[in-house]
Amino acid sequence: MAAKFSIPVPRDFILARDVCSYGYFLLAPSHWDPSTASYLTTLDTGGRAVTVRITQGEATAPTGVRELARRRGIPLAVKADVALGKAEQAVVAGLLGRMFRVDEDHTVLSGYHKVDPRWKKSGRGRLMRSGTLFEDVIKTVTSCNVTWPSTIIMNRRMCEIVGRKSASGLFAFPTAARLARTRPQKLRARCSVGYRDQRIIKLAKMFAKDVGPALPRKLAAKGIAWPTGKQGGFTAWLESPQTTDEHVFAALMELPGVGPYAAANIMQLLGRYARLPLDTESIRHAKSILKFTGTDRELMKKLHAHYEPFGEHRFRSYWFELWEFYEAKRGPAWTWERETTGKTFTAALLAD
DNA sequence: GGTAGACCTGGACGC
DNA sequence: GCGTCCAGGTCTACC
Repeated sequence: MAAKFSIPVPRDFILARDVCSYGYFLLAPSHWDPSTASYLTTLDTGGRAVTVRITQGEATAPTGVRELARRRGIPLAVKADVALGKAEQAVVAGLLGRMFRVDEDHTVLSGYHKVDPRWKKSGRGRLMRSGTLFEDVIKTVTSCNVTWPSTIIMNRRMCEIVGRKSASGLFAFPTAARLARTRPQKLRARCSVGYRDQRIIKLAKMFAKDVGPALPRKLAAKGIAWPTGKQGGFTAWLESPQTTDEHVFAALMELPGVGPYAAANIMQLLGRYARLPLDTESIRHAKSILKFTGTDRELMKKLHAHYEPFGEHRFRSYWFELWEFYEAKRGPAWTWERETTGKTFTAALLAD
């Protein structure tokens, strides 16, 4: 028998707005269904894969922004494709809670809207992410040095080739342990990850053992130490509010396949929004929307200066400027189909 | 510390 | 259908 349960959300939470807020909602195993305003995903609960459908209020397409707003704060209805015990249900709720950032309640977002009132009316502020930090790291690595359609393919194939299959016949994102056991040749040949094969497996081994990379002497001299070897707890260390942004960034930069862009992006996925993951898309934004001029280096400086006033929330302001542009081009994000609209997000296709 | 070139894949384009 | 070119961030070697 299928399991049904509900998850409480902050009073300003709107599923359609807060899920369709970052590109990862278009990547497997995520599947947003615009016709029913429901979010479908498959989660690896540790021993098996469970497919869940999440709705908020009516399982119908929102007729507009006002109708969407009426769903605000309604607890999420979760329907799983199999019966769940209490412990497994708690795992599912925990993974979904991380994805939807339910820890960021209205007080957090009202603080943000004071700094940047442009998004107060729409209530934008939350950014969808994955159920685990490991999945966020791999998704970030698969978004580097490729166009968006290739990122979609890599994530879909990693789910299908390495992930667990649910009773519904859908695939979860592979756990670190499963990816750690995969041969690089298989990843490259069947998941189209290219030269990222070894890097992904190295990352998987680190996260499976929950240890960080070897600590370079330079960083040790600065007093930056993260859990390595038998100490464990690398993920918890990264997610701990006690760990400074500077130390988290330095640690992430030591991960294989992670450079300045990826490290800054993983930081926002960790809920640390002060750093900007600037890339070629940022350059396009600077030129076409902000009307900045100059060399790429100069544009980067201007971008940093532009977002400086938003302080600890810099990334949110940067991202929602981009998102507003995408929605102006493609319509509200909660109307996007993964297989059609969702594939069109590349700098070249979005250029004026 | 800064820079050049290699790393791969999928898509666009020309023939 | 084939070949060529291009986009994309990280890594390594070199100055």
